[in-house]
Amino acid sequence: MARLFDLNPQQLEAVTTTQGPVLILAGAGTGKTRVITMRITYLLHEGISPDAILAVTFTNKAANEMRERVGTMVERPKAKRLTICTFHALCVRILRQDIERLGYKTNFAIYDEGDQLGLIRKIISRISAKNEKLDAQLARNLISRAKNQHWKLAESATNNSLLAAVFERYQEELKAANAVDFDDLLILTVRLLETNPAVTNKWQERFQYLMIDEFQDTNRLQLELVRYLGRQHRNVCVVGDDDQSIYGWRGAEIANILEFEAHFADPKIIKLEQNYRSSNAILGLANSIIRHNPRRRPKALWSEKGVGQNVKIVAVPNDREEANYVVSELQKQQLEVAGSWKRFAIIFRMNAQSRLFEEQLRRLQIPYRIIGGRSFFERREVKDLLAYLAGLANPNDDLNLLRIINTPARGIGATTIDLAVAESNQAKTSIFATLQSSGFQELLSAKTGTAVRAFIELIDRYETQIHQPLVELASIAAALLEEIRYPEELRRSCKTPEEALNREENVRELVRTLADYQRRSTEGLSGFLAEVALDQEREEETDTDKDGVTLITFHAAKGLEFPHVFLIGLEEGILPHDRSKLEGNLDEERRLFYVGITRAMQTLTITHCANRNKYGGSIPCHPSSFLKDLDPQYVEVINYHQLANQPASEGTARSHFAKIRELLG
DNA sequence: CGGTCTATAATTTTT
DNA sequence: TTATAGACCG
Repeated sequence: MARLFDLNPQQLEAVTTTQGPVLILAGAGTGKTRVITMRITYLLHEGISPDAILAVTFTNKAANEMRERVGTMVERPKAKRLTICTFHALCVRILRQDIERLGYKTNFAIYDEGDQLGLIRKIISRISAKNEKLDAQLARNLISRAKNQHWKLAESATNNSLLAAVFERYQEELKAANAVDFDDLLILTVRLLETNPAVTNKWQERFQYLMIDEFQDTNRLQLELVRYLGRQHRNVCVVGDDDQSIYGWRGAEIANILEFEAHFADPKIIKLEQNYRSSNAILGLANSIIRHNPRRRPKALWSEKGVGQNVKIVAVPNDREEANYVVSELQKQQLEVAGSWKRFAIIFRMNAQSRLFEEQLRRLQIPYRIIGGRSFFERREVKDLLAYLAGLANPNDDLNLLRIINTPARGIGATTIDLAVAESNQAKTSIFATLQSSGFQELLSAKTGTAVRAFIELIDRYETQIHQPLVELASIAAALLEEIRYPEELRRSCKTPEEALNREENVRELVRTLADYQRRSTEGLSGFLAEVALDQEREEETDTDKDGVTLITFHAAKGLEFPHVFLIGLEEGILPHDRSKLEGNLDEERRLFYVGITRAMQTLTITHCANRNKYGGSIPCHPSSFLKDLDPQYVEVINYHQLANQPASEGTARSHFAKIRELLG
């Protein structure tokens, strides 16, 4: 453990306090990840078995990172036996063993948001009367919230009977399809532990040392899960920062970290306040803003670095000028330090704000990357193939069956499908079972009947194949795609040949992913589908080595750092957002601002507009009320008009320099 | 079924 | 302004 003396006293205490509950309040940039990984290493060094250690994160990215970093400090065989995963992956593991006690089969499918939405849409269209309307998206959100808060069906029924009916039906259909959604993973795991002491005991004995990252983001169920797992040994170490709790709207309970003592009595509380990221001007500013939140665990970040440059606050006339100013300022700074574009980030409250900045960056030919685009797995072609695979894994999964039944078109039209759905509802069987029944087939025309039988034969044949021992799933998938002439379908349905080619490549990519999966796992198709559902890697994150200015929301920026940061649109109504003010979440908005500020290492620039184009017209804007809370000692207010009146050519001249520089190599 | 038109709404999005 | 969802028609 040679590296222990690299740690500051608080970090050291956090690493070496292994027994009993521990709450590590890790401020932004205080070396949190390092502490967690060192702590795991230290536990192993103390002779704790790696099998007994569980580290839980929120994202797969965080889990992978942690695994990697521990891997550099611990011998491989030991490292491999550690459990480092997300809450949801942990739940899958627990449920795969014992979910039968709750009446599900162990090969349950996991529905992602798209699947949920599809199912809910289907249910709404089926059971709502003509005069009733219910937005599927809204229904999904309400159902999810209800599930997370342990609401009983009856309670939600008091408000909206259609919603309650949809909710009830939704749960029934999930169960019938042997499927669970993300919320169910947690709910069912907690229920399993609640009702089966033997199971609880098994896992309590297995994981004697728990570590939970980003504890401020845990919801009610996640806390309950931790309580069950940690009850026996009480070696529960949670790490987080209440000041960075920005997911309350999504069910995160900041109370979990604020009232940790209520769940695990007499914890050791350790505050990490020494920051290794930012200048003291930036930290001073951050401290001055977050101080205004009433409910928090008091702490103040400090650094051994110097004060650094003051933070610039710039008022600009309108949003176009804002983009103009920020991008030319950014270009200027880049030129001065001759660093890479990666060092810069533009952070905004709403994705819509990024557009003008994109345009401006493109105009000046500055590379950029936007974080938070569409997931690879949300693409139509990828969903199609996944639906086929899920349909083969379980033909009784109606949702996936409906997706593939006439894709590509094979003569089973809407009328036939409606009939099958109606029949299956009556007979209370799956759609696939309905299709197979001779009673149903008799209702069809000769032509349709043939099409239906061909479809059944196709599914049956491939279903048999994937269940053979030692099969190569990827080659079966490839054969299936070939047989249904999927590439032709893509070419037919795409506007341009390039698009078709691109989509085809996506499909191939998925097949390769499947092959990779089978090379490293024995879990088979349902394991693959679960992994895909739980790890919907966003595409832009795969090419991280590409240079470019980062355009990112305040939310997505949490956990990241950049030498030079621009926080844009700091206006009343944007940050804090009007909707949040309406809902009384001002504190969370302030934390969001705090998160943004603490991303910056060296320089920070904050802008706000006097006018902004919104919904067509130009409307006046006021500076965010947060700005007046900033400690003026660290602030430099820039007069934009003075800047603008300076030889307007400065920016232009700089870019000419840039060109010349480029020419010189 | 698929393309075009029109009405409507307008945060944030780890799994 | 703009994106998107549902309606509507060929």
